[in-house]
Amino acid sequence: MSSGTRGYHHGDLRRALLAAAVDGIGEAGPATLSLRDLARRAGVSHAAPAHHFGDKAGLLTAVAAEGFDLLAEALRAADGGLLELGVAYVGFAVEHRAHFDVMFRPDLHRPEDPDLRAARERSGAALRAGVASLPDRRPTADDPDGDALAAWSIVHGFATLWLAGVLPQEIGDDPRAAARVVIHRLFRQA
Amino acid sequence: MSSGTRGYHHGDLRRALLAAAVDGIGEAGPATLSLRDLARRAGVSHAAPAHHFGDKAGLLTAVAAEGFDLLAEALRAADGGLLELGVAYVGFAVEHRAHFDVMFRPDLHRPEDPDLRAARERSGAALRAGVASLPDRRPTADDPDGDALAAWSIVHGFATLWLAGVLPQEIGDDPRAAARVVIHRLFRQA
DNA sequence: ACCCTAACTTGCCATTGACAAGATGCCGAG
DNA sequence: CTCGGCATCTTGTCAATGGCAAGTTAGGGT
Repeated sequence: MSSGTRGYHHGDLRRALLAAAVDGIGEAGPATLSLRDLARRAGVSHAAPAHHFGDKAGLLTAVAAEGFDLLAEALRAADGGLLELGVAYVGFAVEHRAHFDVMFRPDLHRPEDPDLRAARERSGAALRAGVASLPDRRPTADDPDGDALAAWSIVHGFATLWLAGVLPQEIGDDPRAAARVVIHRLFRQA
Repeated sequence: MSSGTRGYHHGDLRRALLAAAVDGIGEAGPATLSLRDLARRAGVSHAAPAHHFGDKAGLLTAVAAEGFDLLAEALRAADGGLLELGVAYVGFAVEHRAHFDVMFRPDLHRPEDPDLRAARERSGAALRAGVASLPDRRPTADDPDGDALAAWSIVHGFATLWLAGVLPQEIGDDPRAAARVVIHRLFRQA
């Protein structure tokens, strides 16, 4: 079964639905996402999605898990110290807005889902690994993960504010460049 | 200011609906909020909310505007420099989670609504005022609002991550204390 | 060849958001 | 004091949605 959507069996419905969900969320946000609309886009009946994901929360849980894996990959690919790690985080949020919009909303999915937990842990590990590899890291024995938490907070906050559209226009239209300036303030003491 | 809210049959439906909405969002998030359920809680017919808010987005726009005003008030009441300003931001997010959950989600409301814009600008001004009043502010002439942006990002990110429930348990259960530690890293170079 | 189970379907129901048209009651004009 | 105006609220309705139940199909393992 290649990608042909013909026949009683779709062949790769799960993947097709996930892709359609990402498209739909990107177009109008997660709030207005409709399982029936996804089914229409995939050319299947309105109840087909339930078989693969159970319900809407199940679908969004899968989207979130996929997002955390994509994020882990983006963080691992980042090269250039903490600064570029943070830039990669912001870049991921902007380029994969649909995933990002779901990943941190426990009311939209099932935060305790095992697959989601594992994927979330993978991206958390990638973040901590990037922070730990910093050569000029400050010795703060009392709170070893404080650096990671502060870095995570500032890049997550900047990404969220950027996506929310509440930042002043003067900041420009390049999220990575803007993020670089902001992140720089976190450790300009070095 | 938006409109005289003296009531006839109910007394003050608009305010009652807003309060019910905040309760409902606090219980199950904004996604599952139902205008009909709010109407039931307020003891009015299912179509009554539409008269005051137009539609669901209108209701959430009002909630967001109320949130930005509460935030501005909380920021103005904060005393103790940038650190406590940030702590107040996080405290607001945790204590007014329902408002906070709506304020930065443009897909849930009408970001261009005049009342919302005004309220948002008031809280933005309160934030900038707090940052500007810092005695030990660094002279960074090239980007005068960079400090405010970095501070906003780190506290907003921390608050969002806290509410999303993705922070490790070791962080404890006191968001203000945890925020204080994180924010401290932003300007420990002093 | 056969079954048997996952994959997908049709059918159904309660709930919801939105709209239209009617009822209610406070207010001010005269 | 009366009466019309009008914001407030109600009833009625419709299409769309999520989720459940029961039936149908096909493809792989034995």
